Amino acid sequence: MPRPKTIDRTAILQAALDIADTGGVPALSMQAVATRLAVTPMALYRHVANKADLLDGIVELLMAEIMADAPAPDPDGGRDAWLDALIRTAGRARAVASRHPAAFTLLLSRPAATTAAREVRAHIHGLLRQAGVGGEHVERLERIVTTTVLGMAAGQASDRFAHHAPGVLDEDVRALARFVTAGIEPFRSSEERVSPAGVSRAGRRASR
Amino acid sequence: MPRPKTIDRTAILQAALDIADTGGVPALSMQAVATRLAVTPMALYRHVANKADLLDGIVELLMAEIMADAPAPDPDGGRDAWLDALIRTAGRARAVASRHPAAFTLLLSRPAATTAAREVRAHIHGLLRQAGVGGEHVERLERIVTTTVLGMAAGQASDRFAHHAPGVLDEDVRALARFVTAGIEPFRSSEERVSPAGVSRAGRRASR
DNA sequence: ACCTGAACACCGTTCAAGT
DNA sequence: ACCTGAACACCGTTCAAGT
Repeated sequence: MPRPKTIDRTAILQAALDIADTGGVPALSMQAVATRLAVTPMALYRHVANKADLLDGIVELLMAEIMADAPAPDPDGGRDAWLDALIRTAGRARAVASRHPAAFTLLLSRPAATTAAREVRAHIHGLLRQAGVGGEHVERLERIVTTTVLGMAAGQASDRFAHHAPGVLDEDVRALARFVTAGIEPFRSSEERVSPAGVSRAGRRASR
Repeated sequence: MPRPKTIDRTAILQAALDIADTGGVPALSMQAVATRLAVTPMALYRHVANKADLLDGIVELLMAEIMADAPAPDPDGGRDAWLDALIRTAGRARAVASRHPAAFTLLLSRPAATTAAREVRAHIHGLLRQAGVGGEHVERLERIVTTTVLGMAAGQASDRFAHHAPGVLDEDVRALARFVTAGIEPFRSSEERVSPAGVSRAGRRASR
């Protein structure tokens, strides 16, 4: 007679994320997760392969949270639509990082081969293409931009920049937008690819 | 009668780095370090406060390795001296990352309050000032540039970008130089601050 | 099918003891 | 001053057993 299922993978990942949020990554043990779910540690192994798999699952959760409510790229959204979307995506990453500061560092230390991670990449690819970035540079630039944005979000949320006041970090965000916008510039083709009517260069707004 | 000292802090840190290089961060335990030094785990505690202190010591070692042989900023080195120096520093960071791929991820997850870390920051500050970056933006831009350069070096050395061929990564390095150079541009004052004779904008070379 | 209990080989860290 | 031995409370993971 089959037992009723008492836990599942998402419950495990959610509990693990909660533990990391409260006690930091060092507190994140299989036993701690099991205790929080009122279950034996060994019960977890039916739903996650091992601890590495559990950590990858957390990364997946965070990636999905970054993409949550992200509007699909809007080709008719005006000349600078891609820039607005990019800045909003960076803002969501920062929000997720401040909700889960400890777990967020996992994003930069583990390979991003999961579905949600691929979605984030595809999202950025689309925005860069909208900005007129040449096809041979889209993936390359995505790696650079993603690293910068996630790295800054992680640094701000963790202890790495901890000695700074909140106002300093807000100013950092504005500077980051200018930096990324200007950094992309040399990779854009001179004619606008998205809005055929556009004549002036896009991207100036956030850089000043 | 005092015993002869058999180990010291640097020996411990070096052994720890070796272990991380061979077996990854998970293999890095106090017991493994002790065994490699032919000593009891408890002997380590006279030289490092605890495991967190040991990890911070490794970060210190890596930072020092990045700064090793870095020439002092040369104010008379021509208009683009700062850019050459910045690119070479990034190159050294990348070399250290490929020598110590596993340990390198620690650089981005731990606060950088040690001496060597401060030296790296001061080095970058000097280069940015040479580039004509306004004083109110120097520290901010250092955080952004350092995050980008270290993050890319870590990503290339770890599993995060592992699915790419070496040639792709070489091309990434060139794109990174263009990106950073262009990203800094809006923060530079229009008149050159370092070479009074200079008239044309510096930094164009690497961005094209 | 899903969870438990007992067991194994490890962890980081303490304390008192040896030289 | 520096290292050891024994001990404690934890780890991740296995295997066979229960329902």
